[in-house]
Amino acid sequence: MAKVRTRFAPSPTGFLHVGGLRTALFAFLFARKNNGEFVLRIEDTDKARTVEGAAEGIITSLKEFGLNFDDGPIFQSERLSLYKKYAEELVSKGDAYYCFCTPERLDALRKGQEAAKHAPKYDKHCLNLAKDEIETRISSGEPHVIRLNVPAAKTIRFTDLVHGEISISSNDLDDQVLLKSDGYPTYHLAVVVDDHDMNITHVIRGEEWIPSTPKHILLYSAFGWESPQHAHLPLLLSKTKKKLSKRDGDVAVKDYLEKGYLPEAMLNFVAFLGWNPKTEQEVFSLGELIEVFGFDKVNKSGAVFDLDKLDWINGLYIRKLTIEDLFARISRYLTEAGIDLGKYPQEFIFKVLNLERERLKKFSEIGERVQYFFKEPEYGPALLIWKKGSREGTKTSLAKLSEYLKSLDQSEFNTGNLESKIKSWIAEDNLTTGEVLWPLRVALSGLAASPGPFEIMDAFGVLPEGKEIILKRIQNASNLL
RNA sequence: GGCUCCAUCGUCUAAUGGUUAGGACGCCAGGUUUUCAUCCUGGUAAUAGGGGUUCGAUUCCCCUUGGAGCUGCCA
Repeated sequence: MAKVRTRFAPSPTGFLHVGGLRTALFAFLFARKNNGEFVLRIEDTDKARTVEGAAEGIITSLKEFGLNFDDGPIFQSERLSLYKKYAEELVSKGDAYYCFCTPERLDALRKGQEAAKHAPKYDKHCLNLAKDEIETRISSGEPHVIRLNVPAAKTIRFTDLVHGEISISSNDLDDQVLLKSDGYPTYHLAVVVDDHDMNITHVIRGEEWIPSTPKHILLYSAFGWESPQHAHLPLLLSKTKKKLSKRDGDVAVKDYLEKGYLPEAMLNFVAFLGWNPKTEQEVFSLGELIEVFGFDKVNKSGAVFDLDKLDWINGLYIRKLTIEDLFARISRYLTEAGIDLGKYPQEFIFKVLNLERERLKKFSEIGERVQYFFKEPEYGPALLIWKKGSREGTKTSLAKLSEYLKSLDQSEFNTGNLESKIKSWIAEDNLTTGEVLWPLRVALSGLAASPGPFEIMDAFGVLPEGKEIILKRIQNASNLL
């Protein structure tokens, strides 16, 4: 049994797409699971669509996810002579032929067929050109391509690892261009030559390739090569159930990473699109995924890319991070929000992060959320009054509270027992927790929803001027009333 | 239009001939709480339709319907 080799073969036309990430992940998992190798190949055979720097971007993204390849990247544009050689070999065997038809002729042909409600297909116009005519036309520099000579009325079958038996009649196949007039191969030639040349045992790609797989099968047999196994993955769909594309908003993984989705969370999420472990476990590390992955657990039908679930799982991962790790990953978002981290003790930042992390779905939300720790909040007086409280009551309880807090030493604020102290003080003074705690919390955060007042005070407590800040904010609140 | 693939809650999915059709996200309600979030409890919600095969179909077969993909000298 040959060593398992899978590959991820994106074309460098843009950033790595979430669908590409899923495909790469599955190819990676299958290789690792079988102690095989994972290869990266860049399919840059379309000069017009190739984007400068895209290949590097894709490689960077793959590395950020820990999807390390064992071989490559191999660039198809550097292997042009190989494809030409093989295309010519096919011509000499009669499995392919030169074609000199102009784009105009092809266009007219296609239009005519469409008008007649026929499937557009090349009419083999150039199939039987005389050998010397071909030679003269080529040597005179006439543009030409090499086309696959699809045999008539043959049923082509292959067994897909996820879909099972698939068969198509060769009558429905077009005489596909193999080598373009610019000397570059088309996908169809390049993929077959390379997968063979690189000893790829399992071709793992999106379902959109099913219709062209029979052409590839034909090529393998024309070359006399053994075909690799195929696994066509279900498509990733937008909410409208269409194939996910750039039009559907964010599809570049880079954008998700930018917003503060964790690579681990994205991988975990994307793994469950079209695959599941058949257990109720939902959280998997990359290593665990390798353990349990298999094509027998891959679904046939497309999967909608559901942001709600991504948010949920990302939040889960954020809550599981150690505080040091969280800080390391999130600090740039804090800085971007204008917070000068150098001005604050690390302990303070850690406490702030610990308080807000459980409300976070993604890192990019942090700046907005923690502002009140770094500058005095602005809010209206109405917010200060608890739903069961009154303006006067709020004012007096704030005043009493202020007096009480003044009596405490700065060191009391982060001992962890401020809560029980204040609560017993509230009880002694015949106040209710709501009419004290609500305005206190609002005075500190300026928000209708925030962490509790004790937690906020606990964080401020590590600052030398913590007590001052707290009293100042209570005073500000009082002034509003 | 032709070809191919697909079809369980709104979404991701489990159940490969016998289950009250299970879980997760979302949503709703309750609990905890000064609020939000977290957390816990509960609820809502699905086998597209019709024929077969079978003692018995989500499951196997056929048809219909629906959806999607492909149909380029793009990948």
